[in-house]
Amino acid sequence: MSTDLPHTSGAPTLEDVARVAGVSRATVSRVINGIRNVAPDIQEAVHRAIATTGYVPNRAARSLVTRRTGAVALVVSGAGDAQGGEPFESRVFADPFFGRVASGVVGYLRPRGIHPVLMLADSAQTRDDVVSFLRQGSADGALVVSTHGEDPLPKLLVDAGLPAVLWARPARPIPISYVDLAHRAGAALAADHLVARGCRRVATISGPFDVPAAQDRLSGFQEAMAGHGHPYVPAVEGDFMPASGEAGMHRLIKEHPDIDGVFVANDLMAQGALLALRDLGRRVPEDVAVIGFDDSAAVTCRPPLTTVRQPMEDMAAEMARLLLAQVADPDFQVTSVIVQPTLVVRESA
Amino acid sequence: MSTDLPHTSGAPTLEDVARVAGVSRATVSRVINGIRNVAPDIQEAVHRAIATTGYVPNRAARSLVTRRTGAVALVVSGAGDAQGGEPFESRVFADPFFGRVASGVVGYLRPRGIHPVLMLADSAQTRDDVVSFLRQGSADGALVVSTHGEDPLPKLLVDAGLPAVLWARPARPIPISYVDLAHRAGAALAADHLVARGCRRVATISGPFDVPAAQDRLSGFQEAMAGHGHPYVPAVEGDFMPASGEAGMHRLIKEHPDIDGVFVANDLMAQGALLALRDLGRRVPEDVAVIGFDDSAAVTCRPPLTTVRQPMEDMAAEMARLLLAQVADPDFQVTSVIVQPTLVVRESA
DNA sequence: CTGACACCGGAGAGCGCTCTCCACCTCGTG
DNA sequence: CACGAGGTGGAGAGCGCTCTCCGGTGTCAG
Repeated sequence: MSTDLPHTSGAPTLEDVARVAGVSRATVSRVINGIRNVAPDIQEAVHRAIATTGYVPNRAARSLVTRRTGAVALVVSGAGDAQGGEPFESRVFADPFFGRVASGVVGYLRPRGIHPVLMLADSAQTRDDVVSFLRQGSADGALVVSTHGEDPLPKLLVDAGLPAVLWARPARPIPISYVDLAHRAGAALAADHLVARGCRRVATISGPFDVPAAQDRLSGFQEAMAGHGHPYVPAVEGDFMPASGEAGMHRLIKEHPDIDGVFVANDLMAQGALLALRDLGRRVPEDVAVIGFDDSAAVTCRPPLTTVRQPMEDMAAEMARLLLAQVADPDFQVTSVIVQPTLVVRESA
Repeated sequence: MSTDLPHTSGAPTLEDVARVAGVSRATVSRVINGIRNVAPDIQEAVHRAIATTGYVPNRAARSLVTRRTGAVALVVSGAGDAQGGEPFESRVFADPFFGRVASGVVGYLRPRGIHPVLMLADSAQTRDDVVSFLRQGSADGALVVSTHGEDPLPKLLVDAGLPAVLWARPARPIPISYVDLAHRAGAALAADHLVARGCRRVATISGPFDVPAAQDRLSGFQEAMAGHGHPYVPAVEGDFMPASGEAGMHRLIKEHPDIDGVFVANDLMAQGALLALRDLGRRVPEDVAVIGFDDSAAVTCRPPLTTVRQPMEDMAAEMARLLLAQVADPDFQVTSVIVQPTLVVRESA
């Protein structure tokens, strides 16, 4: 019946549904939100009315009164000018790291009806944008992945009293929740395995020194090796990209031709290192054993990479969980979750 | 002065700013939105008041009346149950393809203050979620990347009258804007290059036949080769993943040992093919020339891959541009943009 | 000097929703 | 039989903003 349809143009509103169902706006709202009891027959009538009108609640109107949006910002923060050329967004999204984090976040948020809003913060301006975005009430909180330790964004968020959870421990301690990996323990796993394999001349290719995780992996590895009676471990610094792993490996072999085991601080660099080793005619793992970190690109390597697995998806999901808890309860305590890595043995070591 | 501060708890509102500036709410709104002239001294006063109160407009309230959100949905659509095991989100985000599209979208949207909301649609339920999301007014439109041709989402969007732009031409024609690559022309570029190089026994590894782009690349290549006097081109089907490229290459060489040139329908598979060739002891490009497609993983290959470049970032930006135009003007005509690929010659061919 | 007109600020009506009251209507109990 | 407790629906007040009117003022031509 055409009289049942809303006569105002545009989308049907609560009012329209109420009229069709012959109840008040408040009752429809109650049925939709499942708050308080509503008589079964009235519920039924309301549901029918919703179906016939094709009603969908207006998110803006709802947000206006609930002060909740059902969205969280997923922000990748870092320095935009780090390496000229490519814009920040290209570098970020090309990294499988981001993909796995996004995957974990989405996996957790999706069943809960929350949507992540992608944001990049690579300058003072864009960092302020993130803060504004949250203050505007465009999102309920932020999941922040920083690409380097000294990122000022976390502090801005804390100072503004905005719910936020970080990926990885911030360089200087601030009261903010985060999820991180036990990097040192992971590096030790690699050291143990290399030693158990019988490697006697072991080296490492580390990540950039200004990244806390890279430092931890390096020092954790060195310490563990020291514990095994190898106080000196040659190390070269990479930038977590494949090319630097390749270059690093060449340098290592040149300076220490008798190396028989290498711990590389991430899989991408390990991939490069494997390439270098092949070019140099060294067999893996017979001549040189290689262990990566992350388990992100390990299976596409030749030979498949033995690596320290970082359960990024789970960690990202945990971030999301912490954030939602914080949004739901403003007094929720600052929490840090440290996840244990595992060693995945494949063929390279 | 404490009397200047808003006495209501919570964030300052327009009303607070107005009181501090000694003007009306409407005037503050005008200053903020730059609509209509406002006397310079009053503008000044308002700006000062905004600064002292720390005012940030509430997005929900604004959306409620403007019916605009400043957000668009970036949805990746496909079949969730395609290959058991890994959840859809993992596969999607692990693909460099997604990263580059996201990068292009963000690059265009960011300077315009629009934010993309990440959504996955891999089932009837989640497709409806996307439609609801837009109908709720949570986003102004959708950028849709489908992983296969028969995706029902585009039609749902069109039927609901929602602004949307597709990545790639839909399998069956529906009135919706899209951005696509001239796949056949790209494949022809590869064919021309292979022939010009002197390859005489050429084969191809294609993408999955149910993906229109894969079909186009295959038939475009076959046609171009026919034009060069090679009516028969051996072809094996892959799934756009590295492993299938490797397997495909093995099969090709086994069935046609004298092959001296291969066109692989994407770089990921080409990467696998290169691995296979190396294992089989064939030199690239001396024994077998290899050309990829996309220019996504080309530089990390050994040897660096000659490939047909698909300017994904530009294409994604174009999608965003079309979407915003459509959002701004509902009568905006359905438009399809076809982008021309280019051949990037490196070492593999 | 007056009327016309452009210009600019204020008042106020919503946008669509939630949620607090409040009224009513059962029951159960003394 | 009366009365309070508990459950259930409606009325209405906003949430913070935009935008349409409206009215006051300044300017200039007639």
